[in-house]
Amino acid sequence: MAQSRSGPVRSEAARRSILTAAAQIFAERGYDHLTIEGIAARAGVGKQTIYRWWSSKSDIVAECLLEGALLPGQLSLPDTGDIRHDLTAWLRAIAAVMDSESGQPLIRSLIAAATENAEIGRRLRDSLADADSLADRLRVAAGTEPNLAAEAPFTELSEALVGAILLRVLSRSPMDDAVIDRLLAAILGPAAG
Amino acid sequence: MAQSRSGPVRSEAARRSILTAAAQIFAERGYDHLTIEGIAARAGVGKQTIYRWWSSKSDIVAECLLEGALLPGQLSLPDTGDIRHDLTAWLRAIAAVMDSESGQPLIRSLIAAATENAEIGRRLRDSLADADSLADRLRVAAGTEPNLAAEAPFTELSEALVGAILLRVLSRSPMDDAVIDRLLAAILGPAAG
DNA sequence: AAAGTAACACGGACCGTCTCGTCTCAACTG
DNA sequence: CAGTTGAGACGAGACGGTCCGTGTTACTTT
Repeated sequence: MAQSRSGPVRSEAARRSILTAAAQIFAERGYDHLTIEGIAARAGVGKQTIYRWWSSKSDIVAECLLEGALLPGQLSLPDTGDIRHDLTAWLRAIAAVMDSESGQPLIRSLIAAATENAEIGRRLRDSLADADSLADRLRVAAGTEPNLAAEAPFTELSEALVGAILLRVLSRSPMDDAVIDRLLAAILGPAAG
Repeated sequence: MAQSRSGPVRSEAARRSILTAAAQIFAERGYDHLTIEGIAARAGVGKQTIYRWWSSKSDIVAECLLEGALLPGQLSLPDTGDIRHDLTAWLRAIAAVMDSESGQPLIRSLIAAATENAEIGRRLRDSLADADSLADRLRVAAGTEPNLAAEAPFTELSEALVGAILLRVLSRSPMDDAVIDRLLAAILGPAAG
C-alpha cells in the first residue's frame, strides 16, 4: 500500500540542528533549564518543527542519548584481561568526569530526565550498567577471581555497582580512590594479596 | 545582646498547613506538578508566607522528608537475628510499595527532587541506606554469613544495595522475588544450602 | 498540489516580587 | 495596670516574566 506522497521530506538538517542545540544547552545549563523555545532559537528552527517530530523535551533528550551526543565517550570499560584493574580504571574515569565541575550536574540532569521518561531511564542503565557488557566481563572474571562464584548474579552485581555510583551522585558524596577500592571490594570480594 | 523583638512570632499553624498541603500534592501528583501557588491555595496561605520561610519548592519537600510526611513508614528493617531473612522481608516491603501504583512515581519524584536539592539527596540516602543502620547489621551478620568477610566494606555494600533499587526504579524494571533473591546473593554471597 | 519549513501570535500556567490592609504581640508610657 | 506604639507575620492578589503547546501565515521544495 506504500503509496508515495508528494511534498518535501523531513529535513535532516533541521533534525540534526535541533539535537545538537539540545545537547549543547543540556550540557551547559542542565535539564531543567532546557526549554523548547531555547532549543528552537539556537537551532534556528520554528517551534512547530520540534513539536511535529517530538512530543516533549524528554523525548529529544532520549534521542540525543541514543546518538551518543550527551555522555562523554571515554567511559568504555577497558579490557586488559585483569578485571580488577579494568574496573578500577573505569571507575576512576567516571570519578574524573564527576570531579570535572560540569560532570556531577550532567549526571544529575540525566537522572532527572530519567525520572520523567522511561526510555531515558533504560538507556541510562544500558549506557552504564551494560557498558561493553559489564555483566559478561564479570562472568568471565569469575574464573580467576577467588571470591566471585561461577554462578553469581552478574546482572545484579553490575546494577549494584552502577546504582552505588548514582546514589553517590544524588547524595553529593565524593568518590575518591579509597571509595573506589571499597566499592570494588564490595562487588568482587576483597582484593588478593 | 540577644534583644527580643516585638511583633508576632511565626505561625506554627501556617507552617504545618503548608507542609501538609505540599506532602499531599506531592503524593497525589508528583514533584513536577507541585507548585508554590498550588501549595498556597490548598494550605489557605499567601504565597509570600511561603517565600518568607522557604527559598524553593525543593526546600519545602526537604522539610517534609525530615518530618517523615513523605515516605511510607513501614520501611524499617526488621531484626530477627537472621540477616538474610530480614533483608528479604525489607526488600519485599520495598517491592510492595513499588508495585502499589503510586509507589514507583513517588520514588521517582523523590529522586527528581534529589537531583535539584543536595539535602534531599542526603536524606534519601539516609532514609534508605542507613535505615536502622543497614551497614551495622551487615557487620554483625559477617560473623555468621560464610561469604561475608569480617572486614568487608559494609557502607559500600549498603549503598550498592540501595543504589540497585534506585536504578531499577529509574529503568522501570520490575522487582519480583527472583530479582530480590539474586540481589541478596549479590550483596551477601550465595545462599547457604 | 501537497507537505515541510520559519516566523510569529495567542491563551494559559506558574514563577518570584511587590504592595495592600489586617492582625498579633512585646515594649513602652502614663 | 491600661492604653499606645511599632515591628513584623499574615491572607490576598496584582504585576511583569518565562515557557508551554497550538494555530496561522507565507515561503520553499518536490
